[in-house]
Amino acid sequence: MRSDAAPAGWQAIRDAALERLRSGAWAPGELIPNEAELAAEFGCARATVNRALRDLAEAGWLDRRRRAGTRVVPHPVRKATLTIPVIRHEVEAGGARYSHRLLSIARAVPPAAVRAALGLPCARRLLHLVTLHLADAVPHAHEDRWIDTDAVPGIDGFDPEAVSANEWLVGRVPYTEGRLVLGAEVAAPEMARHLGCPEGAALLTLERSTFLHDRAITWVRLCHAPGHRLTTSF
Amino acid sequence: MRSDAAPAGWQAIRDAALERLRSGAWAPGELIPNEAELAAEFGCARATVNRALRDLAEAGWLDRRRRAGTRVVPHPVRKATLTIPVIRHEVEAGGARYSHRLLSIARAVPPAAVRAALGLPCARRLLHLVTLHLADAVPHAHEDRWIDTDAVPGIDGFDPEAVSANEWLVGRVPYTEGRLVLGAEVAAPEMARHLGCPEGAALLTLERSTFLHDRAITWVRLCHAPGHRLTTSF
DNA sequence: TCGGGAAATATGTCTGCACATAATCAGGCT
DNA sequence: AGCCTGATTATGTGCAGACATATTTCCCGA
Repeated sequence: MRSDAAPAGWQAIRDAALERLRSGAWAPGELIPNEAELAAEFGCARATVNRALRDLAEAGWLDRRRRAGTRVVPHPVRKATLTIPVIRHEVEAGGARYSHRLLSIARAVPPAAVRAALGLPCARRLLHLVTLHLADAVPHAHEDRWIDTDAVPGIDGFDPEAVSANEWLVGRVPYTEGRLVLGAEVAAPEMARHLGCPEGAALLTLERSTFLHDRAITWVRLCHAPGHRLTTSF
Repeated sequence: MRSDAAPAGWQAIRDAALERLRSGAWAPGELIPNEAELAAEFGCARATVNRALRDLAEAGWLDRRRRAGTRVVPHPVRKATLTIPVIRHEVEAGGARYSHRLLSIARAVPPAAVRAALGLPCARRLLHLVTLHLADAVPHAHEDRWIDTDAVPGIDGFDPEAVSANEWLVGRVPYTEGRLVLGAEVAAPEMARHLGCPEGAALLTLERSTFLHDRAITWVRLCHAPGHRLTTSF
């Protein structure tokens, strides 16, 4: 009961090529026939072959270079796409009711680690928010966020009690670049109290920095409650 | 010192559209002009607009449907792509010398959790490998892997002492689907001994199941040494 | 022998056109 | 009102041809 009975068009060509890649007919590191030859073989226009091969290149199977031709990447490093969630959606998708609690709000100079992540040369004062996200009143994640309010027009209309910074910023504040760092940390006493978990539990952490044209916007660190898992398919 | 001075062609149109999205000229949830109109506005062929908008749709900005037109997605859920590393490359990219040590090899019936992840209905015996990956002789990650040897032709020629299962399987064994689960766990005594870290340290774990047409191939769980971080850009 | 520059070549992209496909809309029937 | 059906319309895809661009290759001169 597969959804694709028999893809036609460029997808059919992509699938045929994929089959050769998987079977080893086109071996890793080797050059594959050029677009014109494949177009002749499959009886279609070169543009159609181009579309198919471009898709495989995006998926990480092929390396294409002008003049040099298309070769199979030696070690097919596959890519998984991780969707960056709005926490409220993540919680609600799990069937729970979302809420959040503002733990603290202040203006301060961020620690060196945060300044480094944001590429801030000087010690400016940023808005610092600490929020706890809850799923059915059970702690879900702890959010530690620094915002450069100068980079966020309309910040005055933001009420952190009413809507979480996570949600307010997403969709409202444009950004061009971001970095995501995943790690693990041990629950310190205070964190354990907030998350309602034993001290020393292992927490999945997610740090995100976002920029608009090299201009730092915000840095956020999410500490998820123990047992939380991030899942993707590829 | 940006690499792109002024992208021309379909990328210019994509950038122009992106600017409208970011500025809010095309508001979330709204319908944007159709391809023909945009082509007229930008003075190019419809196919060129199509290419640009398709790119934005892939990036998660737009939702395009036949007849219904193209609308801005309400909550721009952005995607980060995580490249799945071959551990040796990961280590060598860090400037360290890679090596690995086979801790155990056996045939056994996997625990229920593994069977569930692989969707194995019955209790078959699989090949079980436990490997320690080292960077400059310092423990880097602990790998616990189960392989369905029936699904891997040529497994007889595999010498787990010479080359790690991680590397041998990648590039040699085709697969169509995979699942990736990220989590965190506390270092148990034995794990701490292997990784040379204190008991109770927080470890970033990565579980991967791979399939070929719904046929389970392998399940692997990597436990990274404390402090390890996974980084991506988006 | 060692550059340096010209020619060759594979992919990248654009255009204009055509038809396919899906979703919506409007009209007509019960 | 409710439902079915056919027209409409925006996107999806295909084709042929053309030119752009990046690299490699090769040949020639110093």
